[in-house]
Amino acid sequence: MAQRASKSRSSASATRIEELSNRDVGRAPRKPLTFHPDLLLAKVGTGKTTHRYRDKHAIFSQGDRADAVFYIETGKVKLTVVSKRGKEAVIAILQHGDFFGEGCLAAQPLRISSAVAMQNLSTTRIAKETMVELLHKETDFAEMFIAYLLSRNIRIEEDLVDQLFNSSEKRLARLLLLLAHYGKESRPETVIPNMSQETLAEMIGTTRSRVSYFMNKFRKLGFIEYNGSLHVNSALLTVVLRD
Amino acid sequence: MAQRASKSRSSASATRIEELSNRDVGRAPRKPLTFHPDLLLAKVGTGKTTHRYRDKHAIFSQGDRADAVFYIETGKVKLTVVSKRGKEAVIAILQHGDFFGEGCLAAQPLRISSAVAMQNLSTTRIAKETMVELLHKETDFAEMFIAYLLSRNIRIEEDLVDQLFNSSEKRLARLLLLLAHYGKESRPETVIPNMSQETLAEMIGTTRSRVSYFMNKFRKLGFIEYNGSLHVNSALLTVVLRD
DNA sequence: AGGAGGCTGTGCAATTTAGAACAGAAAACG
DNA sequence: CGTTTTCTGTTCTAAATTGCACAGCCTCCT
Repeated sequence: MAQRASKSRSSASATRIEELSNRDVGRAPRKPLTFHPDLLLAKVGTGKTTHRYRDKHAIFSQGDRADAVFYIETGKVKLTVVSKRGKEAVIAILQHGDFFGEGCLAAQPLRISSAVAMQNLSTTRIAKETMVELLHKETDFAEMFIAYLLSRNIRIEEDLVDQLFNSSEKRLARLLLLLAHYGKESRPETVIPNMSQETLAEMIGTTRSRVSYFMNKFRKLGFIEYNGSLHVNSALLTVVLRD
Repeated sequence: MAQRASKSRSSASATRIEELSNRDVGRAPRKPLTFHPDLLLAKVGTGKTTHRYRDKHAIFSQGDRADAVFYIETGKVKLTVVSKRGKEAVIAILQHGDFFGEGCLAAQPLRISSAVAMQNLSTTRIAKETMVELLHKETDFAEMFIAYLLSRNIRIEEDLVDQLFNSSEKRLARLLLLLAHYGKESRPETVIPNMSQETLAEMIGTTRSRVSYFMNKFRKLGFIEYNGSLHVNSALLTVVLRD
């Protein structure tokens, strides 16, 4: 938690490495990378295909052979892992501008997680070989991808720290706030898309009954409202911030 | 856990993207990247300096201005985060071939974690600007860095899943096994360097007394031996694997 | 209308965990 | 060598968490 607030992944489409570049050095300032990944992908010729999936449809499953990377155009993707005992955990929820399945680039022969469409989803599928070529030949693309990997890294690290430090109540509060700011119109109060208590539980590593309990607690305190759709009040922050 | 065994980061020095490259496609096979990061770094002229630190010395601290990336030549580094309530968590223990402080490339103005030398440590410090230049101009370097980021990603993700799924007993068992295979002479039984129960506790997000309790339990069961140095028996795997 | 199935609100017993405390062992240090 | 300091073994209580169970609502479907 602690530094949760700091750097919220900005999973935006426009990515830039080096925001503070030409500040303190007497070096030719490089132009910041403000391009859109979409534009770069557009340049790719073969080895790139568009795929659409309906809500709840699987893009790939844990254990599948891994030979492609995906890029999200529209919609959302849920990455999950199943434990030996059948428990399920949600590793990430991704959206426009995010990649997934990139583990195969690191010589992972099989998928370690499952990817499921959360809304009607449109992806660009890039064959592994194509992706490697791309990264090799297109400097801009490689830089953008590095920026993406760094942001993912930071986010996963934050999630890990959250797990290490915080109680399930705080983790739930943090999660709701993150989900709320998701669309990043970043108003204090926002609506959260369809997301069952079960899924929420799997994201913070606890049980559904626990989530239900805290959701009601938050509701009674006026931090959230729901009866179908879910509104998150920024006052929920107090839960995260309190010692 | 579940897939813990699968892909243990191979934090080796020689990194290669694309292990299975020229397998199933009628495309000119690219030569696999088997080079050593050290060699690439050697080519860098200015903006690169060598720094040595003694055991327990800080390389940087949470909150410091972040303007450089580090590469580990020899020794180990412990990355930690402190919570509001003063609790400490260990995010990672890194060694030769690993980078750290790379968050600054993603426009993180401040360090989100502290880095402390664990043994006598030798690092190559690369100014942020230099690193950005490097990534831009040296394709090989960029590829190597991508491979590194991917492997880190995978490892952090595994750690997160471990936290989400497993009890502290299993997490400790997994941690010990990972640490044991660290030196990667990967014999079933290995010695673990100096690591207090306190540190172990901070790595798996529990209390020292809990660690002490399980360490003794494991010892009684013959899974580990210690009296200064710590030997891990591969039989400890049964703890991780059992339902 | 009449299920079937998914989601939610609740309660409760069994476990796990946190946290603090204290003594002994070992290591560091002057 | 004596003395801090650090690390470890152990115990105990309060608190958090799991796992389960069941009832009430929905929505979807036939």
